[in-house]
Amino acid sequence: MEEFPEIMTREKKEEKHELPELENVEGKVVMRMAPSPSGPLHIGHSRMAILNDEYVKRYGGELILRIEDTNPNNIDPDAYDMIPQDLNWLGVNVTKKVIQSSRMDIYYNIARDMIRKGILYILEKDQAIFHDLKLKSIPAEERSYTPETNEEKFDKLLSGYYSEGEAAVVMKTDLAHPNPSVRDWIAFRINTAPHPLTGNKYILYPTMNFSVSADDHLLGLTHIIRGIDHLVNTEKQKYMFRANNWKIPEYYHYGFISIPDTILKTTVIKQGIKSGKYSGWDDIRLGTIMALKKRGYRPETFRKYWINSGMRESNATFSWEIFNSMNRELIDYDAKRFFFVKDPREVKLNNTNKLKSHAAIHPGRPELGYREYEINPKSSIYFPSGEFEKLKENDRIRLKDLCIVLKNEKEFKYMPEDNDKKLKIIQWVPLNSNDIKIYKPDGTVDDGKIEPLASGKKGVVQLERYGYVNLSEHMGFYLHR
RNA sequence: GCUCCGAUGGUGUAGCACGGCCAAGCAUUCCGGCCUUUCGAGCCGAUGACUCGGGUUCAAAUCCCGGUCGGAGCACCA
Repeated sequence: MEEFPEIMTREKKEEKHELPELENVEGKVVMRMAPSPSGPLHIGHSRMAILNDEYVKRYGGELILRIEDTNPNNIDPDAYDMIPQDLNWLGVNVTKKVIQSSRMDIYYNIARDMIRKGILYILEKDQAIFHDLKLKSIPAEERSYTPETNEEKFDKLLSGYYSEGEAAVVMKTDLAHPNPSVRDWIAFRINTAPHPLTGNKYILYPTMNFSVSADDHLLGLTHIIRGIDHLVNTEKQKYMFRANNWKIPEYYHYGFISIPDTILKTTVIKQGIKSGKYSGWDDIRLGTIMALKKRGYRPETFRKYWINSGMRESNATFSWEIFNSMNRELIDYDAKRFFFVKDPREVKLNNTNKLKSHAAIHPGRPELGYREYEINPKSSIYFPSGEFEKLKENDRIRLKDLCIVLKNEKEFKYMPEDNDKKLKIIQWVPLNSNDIKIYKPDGTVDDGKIEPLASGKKGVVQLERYGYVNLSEHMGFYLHR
């Protein structure tokens, strides 16, 4: 190779995006996804699901789906089913499912043990007062009570002696910690709202920081990937690991991603469904996994996109452009081509001979054959009215795969074939085409006609010069250009 | 305000732990051209970035200090 150095410099390095290796992997990994069951998953959630899934697939091990339902006020019972369905569609391989509300006794036992060790204490103070003490780094008097006293009060807590807000279980951390919220955080609180799964059986619920730490340890998590919104929680949870002498997992936090022009907020969606604004969780105006699936996105696109995004801690903007491009690459091979005419206008053609159209079903795959229609002499076609209005008198255009025409007042004049390469090419459909409505993610609907050969077709097709559309019955859902 | 985190072209990322092979790679978009009877696919070309200021060093995107900007947290939510 010394003789041909210039050849070497031309070599292109093919770069594929891969996730970085995890630290301290000893054999297999145990990872988890921990959504709260407030609704189905949306595109933002798919990141944590896929990142975790990718690593478990790489190293082998377990991927736990842990549903965090320790706050009865924020639960949609349907989510218990919708979340696993969304994950399944995304190709995420959950090996174990855990529901926190069914583990209450486990949390109580750990709490009792920690009370005996003097790590937890029972607070009988108002939230505001406690908050104020923490701000000033002043210990509450209960902090120094004996384990016996605390255990007694813990039993009272369980038995319903206290009502909401009167008492709570507190985790001792470090009152000198620079971040007040890390100082002595609340581990259990009373909530008397009925739980969708357990009803009124429990009134003392662990807070997320307690149940998460307990479960991450008990389930043997080795590596945890989650958003930077949990950075402070990680710090809080490490106190619990250290206090119990548990092995601390490796933590990774990825940055926030803002997803433009997309409706994701569960509360907003729920309200919209209730008021009739949205047809359901899969309304294509939404950013839920269900809606994206309905539009025709492929699960592999999500995977590719999130692998490409990596795990940086810096915030970023989601790029529909790149996402769509990745999806296009996946669907194009199987997307048959058809003509769609939006806002059709019947335009007369003054041809004297019968015309035959000849359009490829897929220009890259001639073996699939052609779409052919016959246009009788002095007949008409449907043409997009928007395009028609843009034409000037005597403009020549090509009706795609049919013939050249010239605009003459309200009609098209048939023109003989020539080799003019610069002609504008516009699609059309024959008169026996079917009506179709195409729903778009921005909430608008395009009414039009789709060529006869597309009738009954389902799945993603490409409507030439219009975009990719997921067809179903007499409607279509717009995917992307 | 306090605590913590981050900053590479329009967008997304690679590189940064071990400074030199980075006058910065890849993808996407935009712009030009070729091909094509799609605004799809393919091909070619072009534009475009290390937040700023200091310091260390023969050498800094990479290390140190400071500023600016952005974000998160500051709940008996998750």
